[in-house]
Amino acid sequence: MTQSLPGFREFYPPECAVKRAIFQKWQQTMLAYGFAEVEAPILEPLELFTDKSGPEIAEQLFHFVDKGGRAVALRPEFTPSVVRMVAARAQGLRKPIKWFNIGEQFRFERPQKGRLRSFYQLNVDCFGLADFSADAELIALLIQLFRVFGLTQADVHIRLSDRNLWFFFLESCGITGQAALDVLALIDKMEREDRAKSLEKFQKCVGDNASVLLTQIEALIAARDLPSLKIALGGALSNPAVAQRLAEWEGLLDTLDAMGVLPFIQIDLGIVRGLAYYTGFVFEAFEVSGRSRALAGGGRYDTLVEKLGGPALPAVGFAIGDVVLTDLLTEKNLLPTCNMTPDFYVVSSGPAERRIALGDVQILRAAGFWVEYALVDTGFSKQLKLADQAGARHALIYGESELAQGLVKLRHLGTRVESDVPHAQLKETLSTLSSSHHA
RNA sequence: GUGGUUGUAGCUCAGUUGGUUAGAGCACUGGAUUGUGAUUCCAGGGGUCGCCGGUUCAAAUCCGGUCAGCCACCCCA
Repeated sequence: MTQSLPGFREFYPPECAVKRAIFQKWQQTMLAYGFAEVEAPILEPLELFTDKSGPEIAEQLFHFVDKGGRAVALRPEFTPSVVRMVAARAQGLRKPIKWFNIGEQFRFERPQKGRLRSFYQLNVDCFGLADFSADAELIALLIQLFRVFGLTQADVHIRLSDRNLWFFFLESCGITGQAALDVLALIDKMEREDRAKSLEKFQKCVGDNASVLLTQIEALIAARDLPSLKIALGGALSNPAVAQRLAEWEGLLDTLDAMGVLPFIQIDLGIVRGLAYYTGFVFEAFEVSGRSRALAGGGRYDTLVEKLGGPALPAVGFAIGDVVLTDLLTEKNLLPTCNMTPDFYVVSSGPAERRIALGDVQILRAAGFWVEYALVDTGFSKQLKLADQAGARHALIYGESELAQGLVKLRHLGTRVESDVPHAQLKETLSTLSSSHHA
Protein backbone atom coordinates (compact mmCIF):
# COMPACT_ATOMS: atom_id res chain seq x y z
CA MET A 1 0.00 0.00 0.00
CA THR A 2 1.20 3.49 -0.76
CA GLN A 3 2.13 5.31 2.40
CA SER A 4 1.93 8.97 3.21
CA LEU A 5 4.87 11.20 2.39
CA PRO A 6 7.74 11.73 4.85
CA GLY A 7 7.07 14.51 7.32
CA PHE A 8 3.33 14.49 6.68
CA ARG A 9 0.91 13.34 9.33
CA GLU A 10 -2.35 11.47 9.27
CA PHE A 11 -4.76 12.44 12.01
CA TYR A 12 -6.95 9.62 13.33
CA PRO A 13 -9.93 10.71 15.43
CA PRO A 14 -8.01 11.08 18.74
CA GLU A 15 -5.28 13.22 17.15
CA CYS A 16 -7.87 15.16 15.22
CA ALA A 17 -9.72 15.92 18.43
CA VAL A 18 -6.53 17.29 19.96
CA LYS A 19 -5.78 19.40 16.92
CA ARG A 20 -9.27 20.80 16.91
CA ALA A 21 -9.12 21.60 20.62
CA ILE A 22 -5.84 23.47 20.14
CA PHE A 23 -7.22 25.43 17.21
CA GLN A 24 -10.33 26.30 19.21
CA LYS A 25 -8.26 27.71 22.07
CA TRP A 26 -6.13 29.66 19.61
CA GLN A 27 -9.15 31.08 17.85
CA GLN A 28 -10.96 31.95 21.07
CA THR A 29 -7.90 33.75 22.42
CA MET A 30 -7.32 35.66 19.21
CA LEU A 31 -10.89 36.93 19.17
CA ALA A 32 -10.59 38.01 22.81
CA TYR A 33 -7.59 40.12 21.82
CA GLY A 34 -9.50 41.69 18.96
CA PHE A 35 -7.78 40.01 16.03
CA ALA A 36 -9.68 39.22 12.86
CA GLU A 37 -9.16 35.98 11.01
CA VAL A 38 -7.90 36.02 7.43
CA GLU A 39 -7.13 33.26 4.96
CA ALA A 40 -4.88 33.12 1.92
CA PRO A 41 -4.03 30.51 -0.72
CA ILE A 42 -1.93 27.51 0.27
CA LEU A 43 -0.44 27.48 -3.22
CA GLU A 44 1.27 30.71 -4.23
CA PRO A 45 3.52 31.97 -7.02
CA LEU A 46 7.06 30.85 -6.26
CA GLU A 47 8.31 34.40 -6.58
CA LEU A 48 6.23 35.52 -3.60
CA PHE A 49 8.69 33.62 -1.43
CA THR A 50 11.88 34.15 -3.41
CA ASP A 51 11.21 37.91 -3.46
CA LYS A 52 11.10 37.95 0.32
CA SER A 53 13.79 35.40 1.16
CA GLY A 54 16.00 35.11 -1.89
CA PRO A 55 16.23 32.43 -4.59
CA GLU A 56 17.96 29.97 -2.23
CA ILE A 57 14.70 29.52 -0.37
CA ALA A 58 13.40 27.40 -3.25
CA GLU A 59 15.58 24.55 -1.97
CA GLN A 60 13.41 24.40 1.12
CA LEU A 61 10.06 24.60 -0.66
CA PHE A 62 7.66 22.23 -2.29
CA HIS A 63 7.60 23.91 -5.67
CA PHE A 64 6.79 22.89 -9.21
CA VAL A 65 5.52 24.19 -12.52
CA ASP A 66 1.76 23.89 -12.84
CA LYS A 67 -0.09 22.86 -16.00
CA GLY A 68 -0.36 26.49 -16.99
CA GLY A 69 3.40 26.87 -16.92
CA ARG A 70 3.45 28.90 -13.69
CA ALA A 71 6.20 28.41 -11.13
CA VAL A 72 4.25 27.75 -7.92
CA ALA A 73 5.05 26.73 -4.36
CA LEU A 74 3.21 25.44 -1.32
CA ARG A 75 3.49 28.21 1.25
CA PRO A 76 6.25 27.71 3.84
CA GLU A 77 4.97 30.62 5.95
CA PHE A 78 2.06 33.02 6.01
CA THR A 79 3.85 36.37 6.22
CA PRO A 80 4.32 37.15 2.50
CA SER A 81 0.68 36.37 1.78
CA VAL A 82 -0.66 38.51 4.60
CA VAL A 83 1.70 41.33 3.69
CA ARG A 84 0.37 41.22 0.14
CA MET A 85 -3.19 41.32 1.42
CA VAL A 86 -2.54 44.19 3.76
CA ALA A 87 -0.57 46.12 1.15
CA ALA A 88 -3.38 45.82 -1.38
CA ARG A 89 -5.90 47.51 0.93
CA ALA A 90 -3.70 49.39 3.36
CA GLN A 91 -5.23 52.74 2.36
CA GLY A 92 -8.72 51.77 3.36
CA LEU A 93 -8.08 49.71 6.47
CA ARG A 94 -8.38 51.25 9.92
CA LYS A 95 -5.12 51.04 11.86
CA PRO A 96 -3.86 49.16 13.64
CA ILE A 97 -4.68 46.18 11.46
CA LYS A 98 -4.80 43.11 13.71
CA TRP A 99 -5.06 39.89 11.77
CA PHE A 100 -4.44 36.22 12.40
CA ASN A 101 -4.51 32.97 10.48
CA ILE A 102 -4.43 29.32 11.42
CA GLY A 103 -3.20 27.22 8.55
CA GLU A 104 -1.02 24.48 7.18
CA GLN A 105 2.50 25.31 6.03
CA PHE A 106 4.95 23.20 4.03
CA ARG A 107 8.72 23.08 4.09
CA PHE A 108 10.88 20.62 2.25
CA GLU A 109 13.30 19.77 5.03
CA ARG A 110 14.49 16.62 6.72
CA PRO A 111 11.99 15.84 9.50
CA GLN A 112 13.20 15.63 13.08
CA LYS A 113 11.95 16.28 16.57
CA GLY A 114 9.64 19.28 16.53
CA ARG A 115 9.95 19.72 12.78
CA LEU A 116 7.89 18.15 10.02
CA ARG A 117 7.32 18.92 6.37
CA SER A 118 3.72 19.84 6.98
CA PHE A 119 2.63 21.63 10.12
CA TYR A 120 0.10 24.13 11.33
CA GLN A 121 0.85 27.63 12.47
CA LEU A 122 -1.04 30.35 14.18
CA ASN A 123 0.24 33.48 12.49
CA VAL A 124 -0.40 36.83 14.19
CA ASP A 125 0.37 40.27 12.80
CA CYS A 126 -0.31 43.86 13.77
CA PHE A 127 0.23 46.50 11.07
CA GLY A 128 0.33 50.25 11.24
CA LEU A 129 1.65 50.90 14.73
CA ALA A 130 5.33 51.70 15.27
CA ASP A 131 4.95 52.20 19.01
CA PHE A 132 6.16 49.55 21.45
CA SER A 133 2.59 49.23 22.73
CA ALA A 134 1.99 46.93 19.76
CA ASP A 135 5.00 44.80 20.71
CA ALA A 136 3.69 44.60 24.27
CA GLU A 137 0.24 43.61 23.05
CA LEU A 138 1.63 40.77 20.96
CA ILE A 139 3.98 39.50 23.64
CA ALA A 140 1.17 39.47 26.19
CA LEU A 141 -1.00 37.68 23.66
CA LEU A 142 1.67 35.09 23.03
CA ILE A 143 1.92 34.43 26.75
CA GLN A 144 -1.85 34.10 27.02
CA LEU A 145 -1.70 31.55 24.21
CA PHE A 146 0.40 29.40 26.54
CA ARG A 147 -1.68 30.13 29.62
CA VAL A 148 -4.90 28.90 28.01
CA PHE A 149 -3.36 25.44 27.93
CA GLY A 150 -2.38 25.59 31.59
CA LEU A 151 1.28 26.39 30.94
CA THR A 152 2.86 28.76 33.45
CA GLN A 153 6.06 30.72 33.90
CA ALA A 154 7.48 27.54 35.37
CA ASP A 155 6.98 25.89 31.97
CA VAL A 156 7.68 28.50 29.32
CA HIS A 157 9.38 31.84 28.99
CA ILE A 158 9.84 34.52 26.38
CA ARG A 159 13.38 35.48 25.50
CA LEU A 160 13.25 39.13 24.53
CA SER A 161 15.86 40.85 22.45
CA ASP A 162 16.34 43.90 20.28
CA ARG A 163 17.94 44.13 16.87
CA ASN A 164 18.12 47.93 17.11
CA LEU A 165 20.30 47.73 20.17
CA TRP A 166 22.57 45.34 18.36
CA PHE A 167 22.84 47.65 15.35
CA PHE A 168 23.63 50.62 17.59
CA PHE A 169 26.25 48.63 19.43
CA LEU A 170 27.87 47.31 16.25
CA GLU A 171 27.81 50.80 14.77
CA SER A 172 29.77 52.04 17.77
CA CYS A 173 32.30 49.34 16.90
CA GLY A 174 32.42 50.56 13.31
CA ILE A 175 30.42 47.64 11.95
CA THR A 176 27.56 48.63 9.68
CA GLY A 177 25.54 47.45 6.72
CA GLN A 178 25.98 43.89 5.53
CA ALA A 179 28.82 43.32 7.99
CA ALA A 180 26.42 44.04 10.84
CA LEU A 181 23.92 41.51 9.46
CA ASP A 182 26.72 38.96 9.12
CA VAL A 183 27.72 39.49 12.74
CA LEU A 184 24.10 39.05 13.83
CA ALA A 185 23.98 35.75 11.99
CA LEU A 186 27.09 34.68 13.92
CA ILE A 187 25.55 35.77 17.22
CA ASP A 188 22.52 33.65 16.38
CA LYS A 189 24.77 30.61 16.10
CA MET A 190 26.93 31.26 19.17
CA GLU A 191 24.53 29.45 21.47
CA ARG A 192 25.06 26.17 19.60
CA GLU A 193 28.73 26.57 18.88
CA ASP A 194 31.89 26.37 20.96
CA ARG A 195 33.73 29.61 21.63
CA ALA A 196 36.84 28.86 19.61
CA LYS A 197 34.78 28.22 16.51
CA SER A 198 32.79 31.41 17.03
CA LEU A 199 35.97 33.42 17.51
CA GLU A 200 37.37 32.04 14.29
CA LYS A 201 34.25 33.11 12.42
CA PHE A 202 34.32 36.55 14.00
CA GLN A 203 37.91 36.99 12.92
CA LYS A 204 36.96 36.24 9.34
CA CYS A 205 34.20 38.79 9.60
CA VAL A 206 35.73 41.71 11.50
CA GLY A 207 39.47 40.97 11.64
CA ASP A 208 41.83 41.63 14.52
CA ASN A 209 39.31 43.17 16.92
CA ALA A 210 37.40 39.91 17.00
CA SER A 211 38.57 38.82 20.42
CA VAL A 212 37.61 42.09 22.13
CA LEU A 213 34.36 42.26 20.21
CA LEU A 214 33.43 38.72 21.15
CA THR A 215 33.97 39.48 24.83
CA GLN A 216 31.73 42.53 24.59
CA ILE A 217 29.08 40.55 22.72
CA GLU A 218 29.16 37.87 25.38
CA ALA A 219 28.59 40.52 28.05
CA LEU A 220 25.56 41.81 26.13
CA ILE A 221 24.14 38.32 25.75
CA ALA A 222 24.67 37.61 29.43
CA ALA A 223 22.76 40.72 30.52
CA ARG A 224 19.46 39.83 32.18
CA ASP A 225 18.33 43.32 33.23
CA LEU A 226 18.53 46.86 31.91
CA PRO A 227 21.35 48.05 34.21
CA SER A 228 23.65 45.22 33.09
CA LEU A 229 22.62 45.88 29.53
CA LYS A 230 23.65 49.53 29.88
CA ILE A 231 27.05 48.56 31.23
CA ALA A 232 27.58 46.03 28.47
CA LEU A 233 26.69 48.56 25.80
CA GLY A 234 29.83 50.51 26.72
CA GLY A 235 30.75 53.18 24.22
CA ALA A 236 27.48 52.86 22.37
CA LEU A 237 25.80 54.74 25.22
CA SER A 238 27.21 58.01 23.95
CA ASN A 239 24.82 57.69 21.02
CA PRO A 240 21.64 59.58 21.99
CA ALA A 241 19.60 57.11 19.96
CA VAL A 242 20.70 54.39 22.35
CA ALA A 243 19.41 56.32 25.36
CA GLN A 244 16.12 56.77 23.56
CA ARG A 245 15.99 53.07 22.73
CA LEU A 246 16.63 52.18 26.34
CA ALA A 247 13.72 54.39 27.32
CA GLU A 248 11.59 52.33 24.95
CA TRP A 249 12.85 49.20 26.67
CA GLU A 250 11.74 50.63 29.98
CA GLY A 251 8.38 51.48 28.50
CA LEU A 252 7.92 48.01 27.06
CA LEU A 253 8.91 46.25 30.27
CA ASP A 254 6.68 48.53 32.32
CA THR A 255 3.75 47.81 30.02
CA LEU A 256 4.38 44.08 30.26
CA ASP A 257 4.54 44.43 34.03
CA ALA A 258 1.21 46.24 34.05
CA MET A 259 -0.20 43.39 31.97
CA GLY A 260 1.01 40.94 34.58
CA VAL A 261 3.22 38.97 32.22
CA LEU A 262 6.66 40.19 33.25
CA PRO A 263 7.50 36.94 35.08
CA PHE A 264 7.47 35.22 31.68
CA ILE A 265 10.01 37.61 30.20
CA GLN A 266 13.71 36.99 30.08
CA ILE A 267 15.92 39.69 28.64
CA ASP A 268 18.25 37.81 26.36
CA LEU A 269 20.07 39.52 23.51
CA GLY A 270 21.26 36.10 22.38
CA ILE A 271 18.03 35.91 20.37
CA VAL A 272 18.49 37.77 17.10
CA ARG A 273 16.36 35.78 14.64
CA GLY A 274 18.12 34.77 11.47
CA LEU A 275 16.14 36.83 9.03
CA ALA A 276 17.38 40.14 7.76
CA TYR A 277 14.01 41.87 7.79
CA TYR A 278 13.52 42.08 11.55
CA THR A 279 14.03 45.65 12.71
CA GLY A 280 13.40 46.06 16.44
CA PHE A 281 12.25 43.97 19.37
CA VAL A 282 12.42 40.27 18.60
CA PHE A 283 11.38 37.38 20.81
CA GLU A 284 11.19 33.63 20.95
CA ALA A 285 9.26 31.38 23.31
CA PHE A 286 10.94 28.33 24.80
CA GLU A 287 10.26 25.63 27.30
CA VAL A 288 12.21 26.89 30.34
CA SER A 289 14.83 24.16 30.21
CA GLY A 290 15.61 25.40 26.71
CA ARG A 291 16.21 21.88 25.46
CA SER A 292 13.63 21.73 22.69
CA ARG A 293 13.36 24.06 19.76
CA ALA A 294 11.45 27.34 19.89
CA LEU A 295 7.72 27.17 20.54
CA ALA A 296 7.12 30.49 18.84
CA GLY A 297 9.04 33.38 17.42
CA GLY A 298 8.46 36.83 16.12
CA GLY A 299 9.32 40.46 16.23
CA ARG A 300 9.08 43.79 14.54
CA TYR A 301 9.51 44.15 10.80
CA ASP A 302 8.88 47.78 9.99
CA THR A 303 10.32 47.79 6.48
CA LEU A 304 9.07 44.54 4.98
CA VAL A 305 5.70 45.73 3.68
CA GLU A 306 7.34 48.51 1.70
CA LYS A 307 10.12 46.19 0.54
CA LEU A 308 7.51 43.84 -0.91
CA GLY A 309 5.89 46.62 -2.89
CA GLY A 310 3.37 47.99 -0.39
CA PRO A 311 3.17 51.31 1.42
CA ALA A 312 5.46 52.10 4.33
CA LEU A 313 3.69 50.29 7.14
CA PRO A 314 5.28 49.32 10.46
CA ALA A 315 4.47 45.81 11.60
CA VAL A 316 5.04 43.32 14.35
CA GLY A 317 4.11 39.67 14.28
CA PHE A 318 4.78 36.19 15.49
CA ALA A 319 3.96 32.61 14.65
CA ILE A 320 3.43 29.60 16.85
CA GLY A 321 3.53 26.08 15.46
CA ASP A 322 1.54 23.04 16.48
CA VAL A 323 4.34 20.48 16.50
CA VAL A 324 6.58 21.69 19.32
CA LEU A 325 3.56 22.89 21.30
CA THR A 326 1.84 19.53 21.05
CA ASP A 327 5.03 17.78 22.13
CA LEU A 328 5.29 20.04 25.16
CA LEU A 329 1.63 19.69 26.14
CA THR A 330 1.94 15.93 25.84
CA GLU A 331 5.02 15.95 28.05
CA LYS A 332 3.28 18.14 30.65
CA ASN A 333 0.10 16.10 30.45
CA LEU A 334 -1.84 19.19 29.41
CA LEU A 335 -3.16 18.02 26.05
CA PRO A 336 -6.65 19.38 25.53
CA THR A 337 -9.16 17.24 23.78
CA CYS A 338 -12.62 17.56 22.35
CA ASN A 339 -15.47 15.57 23.80
CA MET A 340 -15.57 12.33 21.85
CA THR A 341 -18.39 10.59 23.68
CA PRO A 342 -22.13 10.74 23.09
CA ASP A 343 -24.55 12.39 25.50
CA PHE A 344 -27.16 9.70 25.10
CA TYR A 345 -27.34 6.16 23.79
CA VAL A 346 -30.84 5.12 22.94
CA VAL A 347 -31.86 1.56 23.79
CA SER A 348 -35.15 0.01 22.81
CA SER A 349 -36.78 -3.26 23.80
CA GLY A 350 -38.60 -4.18 20.64
CA PRO A 351 -39.65 -3.10 17.13
CA ALA A 352 -42.55 -0.90 18.25
CA GLU A 353 -40.43 0.87 20.86
CA ARG A 354 -37.60 1.24 18.37
CA ARG A 355 -39.88 3.10 15.96
CA ILE A 356 -40.74 5.64 18.64
CA ALA A 357 -37.10 5.89 19.69
CA LEU A 358 -35.93 6.57 16.14
CA GLY A 359 -38.23 9.56 15.93
CA ASP A 360 -36.95 10.93 19.24
CA VAL A 361 -33.33 10.42 18.21
CA GLN A 362 -33.83 12.82 15.32
CA ILE A 363 -35.56 15.38 17.55
CA LEU A 364 -32.83 15.25 20.21
CA ARG A 365 -30.10 15.53 17.60
CA ALA A 366 -31.81 18.54 16.08
CA ALA A 367 -31.76 20.05 19.58
CA GLY A 368 -27.97 19.71 19.59
CA PHE A 369 -27.48 16.55 21.63
CA TRP A 370 -25.05 13.91 20.53
CA VAL A 371 -27.24 10.84 20.35
CA GLU A 372 -26.29 7.33 19.27
CA TYR A 373 -28.15 4.08 18.94
CA ALA A 374 -27.50 0.63 17.53
CA LEU A 375 -27.93 1.00 13.78
CA VAL A 376 -28.41 -2.70 13.42
CA ASP A 377 -31.14 -3.69 15.84
CA THR A 378 -29.89 -6.12 18.43
CA GLY A 379 -30.66 -7.53 21.86
CA PHE A 380 -31.31 -5.35 24.87
CA SER A 381 -28.17 -6.35 26.76
CA LYS A 382 -26.11 -5.89 23.67
CA GLN A 383 -27.45 -2.37 23.24
CA LEU A 384 -26.43 -1.45 26.77
CA LYS A 385 -23.01 -2.90 26.18
CA LEU A 386 -22.70 -0.80 23.05
CA ALA A 387 -23.79 2.25 25.04
CA ASP A 388 -21.06 1.55 27.55
CA GLN A 389 -18.43 1.02 24.86
CA ALA A 390 -19.44 4.24 23.16
CA GLY A 391 -18.73 6.02 26.43
CA ALA A 392 -22.19 7.59 26.55
CA ARG A 393 -23.07 9.45 29.73
CA HIS A 394 -26.65 8.24 29.75
CA ALA A 395 -28.74 5.53 28.21
CA LEU A 396 -32.28 6.38 27.21
CA ILE A 397 -34.32 3.24 27.57
CA TYR A 398 -37.47 2.76 25.50
CA GLY A 399 -39.31 -0.18 27.07
CA GLU A 400 -42.78 -1.51 26.54
CA SER A 401 -44.02 -1.02 30.10
CA GLU A 402 -42.48 2.45 30.45
CA LEU A 403 -43.89 3.74 27.18
CA ALA A 404 -47.28 2.37 28.19
CA GLN A 405 -47.10 4.84 31.11
CA GLY A 406 -45.82 7.63 28.88
CA LEU A 407 -42.31 7.39 30.32
CA VAL A 408 -38.76 6.92 29.07
CA LYS A 409 -36.12 5.61 31.43
CA LEU A 410 -32.93 7.62 31.84
CA ARG A 411 -29.99 5.60 33.09
CA HIS A 412 -26.72 7.19 34.12
CA LEU A 413 -24.13 4.73 32.90
CA GLY A 414 -21.49 5.70 35.41
CA THR A 415 -23.59 5.50 38.58
CA ARG A 416 -26.25 3.14 37.19
CA VAL A 417 -28.88 5.41 38.70
CA GLU A 418 -32.16 5.39 36.80
CA SER A 419 -35.01 7.84 36.67
CA ASP A 420 -38.20 8.17 34.68
CA VAL A 421 -38.71 11.03 32.29
CA PRO A 422 -42.13 11.93 30.86
CA HIS A 423 -41.98 11.11 27.18
CA ALA A 424 -43.89 14.28 26.32
CA GLN A 425 -41.26 16.49 27.94
CA LEU A 426 -38.19 14.49 26.97
CA LYS A 427 -36.29 17.25 25.20
CA GLU A 428 -36.98 19.84 27.89
CA THR A 429 -36.01 17.51 30.73
CA LEU A 430 -32.79 16.41 29.11
CA SER A 431 -31.85 20.03 28.45
CA THR A 432 -31.71 20.62 32.20
CA LEU A 433 -28.96 18.03 32.58
CA SER A 434 -26.09 20.44 32.86
CA SER A 435 -22.94 20.28 30.77
CA SER A 436 -24.33 17.72 28.38
CA HIS A 437 -25.80 20.10 25.89
CA HIS A 438 -23.89 21.13 22.81
CA ALA A 439 -25.47 24.44 21.97
C1' G B 1 22.45 17.35 1.66
C1' U B 2 25.46 14.42 5.91
C1' G B 3 25.71 10.92 9.95
C1' G B 4 23.75 7.47 13.74
C1' U B 5 19.86 4.09 14.88
C1' U B 6 15.44 1.10 14.26
C1' G B 7 11.92 -1.77 10.97
C1' U B 8 7.84 -9.01 12.91
C1' A B 9 -0.44 -8.38 13.29
C1' G B 10 -4.06 -2.01 14.25
C1' C B 11 -0.71 -1.21 19.07
C1' U B 12 3.34 -3.10 22.55
C1' C B 13 6.59 -6.89 21.80
C1' A B 14 8.65 -12.46 21.80
C1' G B 15 10.87 -15.53 18.15
C1' U B 16 17.19 -20.15 20.61
C1' U B 17 23.87 -21.17 17.31
C1' G B 18 19.89 -19.90 10.20
C1' G B 19 15.84 -25.52 10.50
C1' U B 20 8.56 -27.71 9.63
C1' U B 21 2.09 -24.54 8.77
C1' A B 22 5.74 -17.18 12.62
C1' G B 23 3.64 -16.48 18.40
C1' A B 24 1.65 -13.65 22.96
C1' G B 25 -0.92 -9.59 25.33
C1' C B 26 -4.02 -5.60 24.17
C1' A B 27 -7.42 -4.04 20.35
C1' C B 28 -11.11 -5.71 16.72
C1' U B 29 -15.45 -9.21 15.01
C1' G B 30 -19.08 -12.97 16.44
C1' G B 31 -21.36 -15.92 20.24
C1' A B 32 -22.57 -17.73 25.60
C1' U B 33 -26.92 -13.74 27.54
C1' U B 34 -34.66 -12.15 23.97
C1' G B 35 -35.28 -6.01 29.92
C1' U B 36 -29.87 -3.91 32.32
C1' G B 37 -23.55 -2.59 30.32
C1' A B 38 -17.20 -3.79 34.60
C1' U B 39 -15.07 -8.57 34.91
C1' U B 40 -15.65 -13.73 32.68
C1' C B 41 -15.92 -17.86 29.03
C1' C B 42 -15.76 -19.72 23.90
C1' A B 43 -14.77 -18.88 18.83
C1' G B 44 -12.90 -15.92 14.74
C1' G B 45 -10.47 -12.50 11.32
C1' G B 46 -5.84 -10.21 10.63
C1' G B 47 1.27 -10.77 9.06
C1' U B 48 4.50 -12.82 1.53
C1' C B 49 8.58 -10.72 9.15
C1' G B 50 9.21 -2.72 5.27
C1' C B 51 10.73 -3.73 0.03
C1' C B 52 14.36 -5.75 -3.68
C1' G B 53 18.47 -8.71 -4.42
C1' G B 54 22.50 -12.02 -2.65
C1' U B 55 24.72 -16.26 0.37
C1' U B 56 22.67 -21.25 1.72
C1' C B 57 19.86 -27.69 0.99
C1' A B 58 17.19 -24.03 4.11
C1' A B 59 16.66 -16.80 5.80
C1' A B 60 12.23 -13.08 10.18
C1' U B 61 17.43 -14.55 11.56
C1' C B 62 23.59 -13.61 7.70
C1' C B 63 25.23 -9.85 3.67
C1' G B 64 24.22 -5.66 0.18
C1' G B 65 20.97 -2.05 -1.62
C1' U B 66 16.57 0.68 -1.08
C1' C B 67 12.36 2.83 1.37
C1' A B 68 10.32 4.45 5.94
C1' G B 69 10.41 5.86 11.33
C1' C B 70 13.26 8.11 15.17
C1' C B 71 17.59 11.18 16.65
C1' A B 72 21.43 14.68 15.58
C1' C B 73 24.08 17.99 12.06
C1' C B 74 22.83 21.70 8.06
C1' C B 75 18.89 25.05 8.04
C1' C B 76 15.22 27.16 10.77
C1' A B 77 10.84 31.96 7.53
